[in-house]
Amino acid sequence: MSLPHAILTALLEKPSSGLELTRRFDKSIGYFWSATHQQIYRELGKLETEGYIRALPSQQPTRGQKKRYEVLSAGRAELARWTAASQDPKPLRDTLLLRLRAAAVVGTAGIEADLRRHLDLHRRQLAEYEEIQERDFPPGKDAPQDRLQHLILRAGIDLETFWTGWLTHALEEFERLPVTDPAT
Amino acid sequence: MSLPHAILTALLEKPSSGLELTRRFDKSIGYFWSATHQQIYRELGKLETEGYIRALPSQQPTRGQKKRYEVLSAGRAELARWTAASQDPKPLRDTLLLRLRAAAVVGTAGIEADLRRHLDLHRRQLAEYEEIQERDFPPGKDAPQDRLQHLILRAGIDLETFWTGWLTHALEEFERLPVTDPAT
DNA sequence: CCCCACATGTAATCCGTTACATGATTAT
DNA sequence: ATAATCATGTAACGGATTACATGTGGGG
Repeated sequence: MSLPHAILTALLEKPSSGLELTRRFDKSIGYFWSATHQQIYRELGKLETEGYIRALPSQQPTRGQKKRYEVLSAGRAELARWTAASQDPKPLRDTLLLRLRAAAVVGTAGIEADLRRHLDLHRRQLAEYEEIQERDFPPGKDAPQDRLQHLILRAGIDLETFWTGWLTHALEEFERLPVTDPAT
Repeated sequence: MSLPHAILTALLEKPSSGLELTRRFDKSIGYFWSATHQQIYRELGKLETEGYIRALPSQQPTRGQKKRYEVLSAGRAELARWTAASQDPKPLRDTLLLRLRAAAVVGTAGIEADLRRHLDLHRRQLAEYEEIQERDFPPGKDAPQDRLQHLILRAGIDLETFWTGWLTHALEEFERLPVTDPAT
């Protein structure tokens, strides 16, 4: 599974405490792999007992005390192994498409407003990505070690572009469509 | 919390047995909401005790005997409620992007082959969707009640188009990129 | 001193996955 | 008869989600 490897990656980029990791999983890595603080603490515990990471030996106390973790060589090796290993893409799972399919049977009442809301959310996300692109990857000078990061960001941009485009199209369709409510 | 509603939708489209549902979850509905037969049987049991569906009273025996289910009015109402209710989009979770991010730290060795494999898989999926489009939605005549179904199919087509495009671009980048292996 | 934000955790539950089990039907 | 296949389930496990619990430090 992927959460431990997401954490190893984040810790290699920068040794951090649990809460710092949580913050970084709200953006950056979290853009394509999200996690809550409970998941993170549990996984940090596992990774430590497995010998993949260790707490930096500055403070060792129990609760309420900041603990920094760093990746050990076994952790780096495991991450490299996982990264190179072949993995099948997971089948799509999208609630909105499922709801449209259901709406074809029980009626479209109420769903259009949510389509608009989703369009707005995806537009915001797209704008956020494009800001990052302008800030971190100004046109012209692409350091080769940043190419991978830029590539990942483009996936996010292209994906949000797809969603905004499709949702816009969907709303146009809805305007030409009668609101059906076959059941009731 | 979407599987029960996916099943209700499938059963409204056509009353089915558990295994028939499983087959239909391998295509059609399964294109955006997949499920195994174990999930389906468990959920059918729940839906029945909750009074949302019932087994058609032709055969009632125990194991090995085909059982057909149909949706009751309470089930239809619940599906309509769920369809109209506002829902937030789930944050993206993509292993491939995560692996690229990890590769930026531990080296890109081995990942290019998997990018090619994914590109191939997405191309096949795209071709499958386009076949369905040509078969079920020939250009020119769009019955209004099919508009929603076509819209959903287009989401799949556009999504696979995004993936194939992005993966192609990614592989071009890789050809210009040295294979890094900073750790070892 | 008390409250609140910070920081780390525990517990309960649900969902998805994998493996296994069992009855019925059909083909050889 | 028996093997393969169809059909319906049970059991065990693990990850994700939600709610709750506990300790620490700083500001009013």
